[in-house]
Amino acid sequence: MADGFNPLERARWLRAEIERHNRAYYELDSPLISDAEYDALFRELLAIEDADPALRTPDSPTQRVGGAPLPEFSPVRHAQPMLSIRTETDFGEGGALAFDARVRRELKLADDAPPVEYCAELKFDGLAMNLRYEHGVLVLAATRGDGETGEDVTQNVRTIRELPLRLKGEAPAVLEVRGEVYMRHDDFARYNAAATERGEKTLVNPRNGAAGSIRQLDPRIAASRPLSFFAYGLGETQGWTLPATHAGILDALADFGIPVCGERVITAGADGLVAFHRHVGEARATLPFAIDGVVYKLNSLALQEQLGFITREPRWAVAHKFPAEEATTTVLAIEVQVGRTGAITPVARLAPVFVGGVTVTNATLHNEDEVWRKDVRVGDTVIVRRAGDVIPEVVGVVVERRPPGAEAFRMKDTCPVCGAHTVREPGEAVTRCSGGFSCRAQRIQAILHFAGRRMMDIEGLGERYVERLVEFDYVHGVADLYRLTLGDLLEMKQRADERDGTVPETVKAGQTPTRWAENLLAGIAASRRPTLARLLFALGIRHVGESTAKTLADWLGSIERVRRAPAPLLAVLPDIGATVAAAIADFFAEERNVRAVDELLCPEIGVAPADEHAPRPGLGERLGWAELYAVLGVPRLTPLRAKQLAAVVDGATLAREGVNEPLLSDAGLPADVLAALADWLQGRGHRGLLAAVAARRDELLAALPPASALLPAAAPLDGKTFVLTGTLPTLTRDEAKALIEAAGGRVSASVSKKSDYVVAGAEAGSKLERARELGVAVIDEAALRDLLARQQSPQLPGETVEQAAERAEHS
DNA sequence: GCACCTCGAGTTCC
DNA sequence: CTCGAGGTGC
Repeated sequence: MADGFNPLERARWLRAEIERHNRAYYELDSPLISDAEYDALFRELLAIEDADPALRTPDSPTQRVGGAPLPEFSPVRHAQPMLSIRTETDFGEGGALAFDARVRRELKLADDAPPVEYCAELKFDGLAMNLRYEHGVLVLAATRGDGETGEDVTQNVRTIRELPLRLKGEAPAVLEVRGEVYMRHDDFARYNAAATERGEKTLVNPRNGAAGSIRQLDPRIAASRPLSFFAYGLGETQGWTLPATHAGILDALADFGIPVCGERVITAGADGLVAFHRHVGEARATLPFAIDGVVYKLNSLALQEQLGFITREPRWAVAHKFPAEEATTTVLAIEVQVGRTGAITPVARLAPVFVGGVTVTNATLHNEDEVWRKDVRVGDTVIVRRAGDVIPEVVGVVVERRPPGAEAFRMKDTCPVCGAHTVREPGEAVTRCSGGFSCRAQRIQAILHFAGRRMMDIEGLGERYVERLVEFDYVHGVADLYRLTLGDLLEMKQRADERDGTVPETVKAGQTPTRWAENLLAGIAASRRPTLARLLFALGIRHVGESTAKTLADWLGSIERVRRAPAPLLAVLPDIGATVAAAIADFFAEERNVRAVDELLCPEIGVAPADEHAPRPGLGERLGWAELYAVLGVPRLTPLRAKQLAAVVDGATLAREGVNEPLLSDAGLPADVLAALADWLQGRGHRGLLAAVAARRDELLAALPPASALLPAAAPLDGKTFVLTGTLPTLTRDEAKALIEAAGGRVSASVSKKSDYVVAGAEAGSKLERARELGVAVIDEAALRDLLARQQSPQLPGETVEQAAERAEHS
């Protein structure tokens, strides 16, 4: 080039310059150049990159304003799950004191040990985000989602100007930054003023503004919204030596150019936490952004590791919120709603009131006792807040302002929808409609539940359509959904429009709108292959939610086995006790339910779980002495007592020795139970016990088709010793242990030469190092699952050994 | 037998 | 998010 102009060099210089000005603008709050000059630099860079797209880099500031709108966000699995944080329930000083006390107890500190060091920060009210930098370049931004899987919103997050697209300084190979996207009060006000001027919709509050902007499919809209970001932690890192403390991490992030809130302290003991909470509470109104509390974290990472996690919440951190904003309004009416289980819930209709950032018009009153406790009456002036800043809640009544003659609420003794009488079981808080499936409200709710996102996930089937389908009798049970035709839907729509007296625009124009109906039919058709767990959850069996449905699917593997399993066998599964087991067995004993399930599964309708498999090995073994004792039918021998009995004596010994005091004294069983047991044994002869147990066991197992599939093909991990360390992505330590043991393996606490595998998860510590020293194989959760899955391939009914092996390959 | 934790169910608003 | 209820460990 004759004039020595090198576009590559120039582009590089422009990028650095633009980022420098960005930082000056946001971090130092002191722009070095005018907006016009900034724009000129920006446009020059755009021009160079447009002329030669090869010069465009992912970290270029021009990439902040992304290209075309996305059709939808793609799911992203987090390298490390995004955990939630426990919230202290006491809004006052007690919250800080309780946390400190818990930490000291867990760390086993003596009362006179020095105070523990904490890092205390603000809890920003925004949208949690995971930013992934690889070799210093922002490559992925994902929402939290369910903690395991979020959505890829990189395009929108790139538009946040104060976020570096490239890190300053020496960046590690991988650095995931956890933080909050939020909107400042002044930016929010300025944006709304401008939006009003343009005649556009305004944002309701900064929080929804931030969340809504990030969820825009068109990144140009997100770019127009003034968003900010604060980091508060880490996700996965590679090639980086972690600082020793949480405060150190925040400092390091700030050095990389990531925005970190300066309002944070390192402090010692409960006193420091209380002081910070009070200080921030006083300063809250003057902060330029919204917070809903403060967060305390144990500062030392080593101590954090020592405390670990309870399920998905760290034991070493806690959120301490401020009391929610309250407002007063009046109760216009108290109405009742009927849920899918028939539960009748009173709801207060309120005069609209703006509280906690939104206008509230309804608030649940939960149940009869709750209304009675708070003594809420129609016409009352009540204090309302958004519990946890989300769900509206009636805090209390201003009794002085009660209008004369206001009457106390009384639950009606008939269902408001179907007129059936209502019942309240003794000891239960809820009142239920006894109408069951003949109550329209319950049918509608049951179908809505079936279609829900975590169940069959039928797109396009919302409350409106379900109500109409049921009302006009096109759908009676869930199976009818799959029989709907285009004609049915159009006819229904026409009848609904006629009744409501509405005439859609398209009909006026002489057209027949079919698009929505086609979409709905496509949604229904697409739901025919749910996972077994989703199908079980969708059926709406009492006490069977998402988690229990997963347990059933996991252990029994097929809908046939679930529906044929006797209650005592179900009760053997983890977290399923007598009540839940009975609810499941009762459901499948009910004629109507049997028919409904048969219908769904029949070839004509063709719903079929996509992931049926053999039962988990170890199911038979779970039927131990405790379970078998419990189902013998000995009077007064409850499951709990059966367990106590099993702890001191197995069936063979009991049959041989009979009920003798020295043998059973350790069980701690009441005399009447022992007497009943002795009586029972008397009746059958002691030998009868073994026979009865064996028969019962066979009977339970034989109920499941086919019996052979229940027995593990081989214990795949027989004799292998495992050590668990760190937090696994999906399994808790106990689950991993159970899986390994069910497959014949052993789990030990420390690594030695005899260990076969160390299963390492996130934040693995010294055990991992020791494994490396000793040359013990280190595997992750996925590899563990492979080990468990690969070698076990029991056959499904009608399947050859080869087919089973092939299936195992694919799963 | 009690304390603790988890799960299920119902609900709000955008 | 809250409440109640079921399950389990101490």
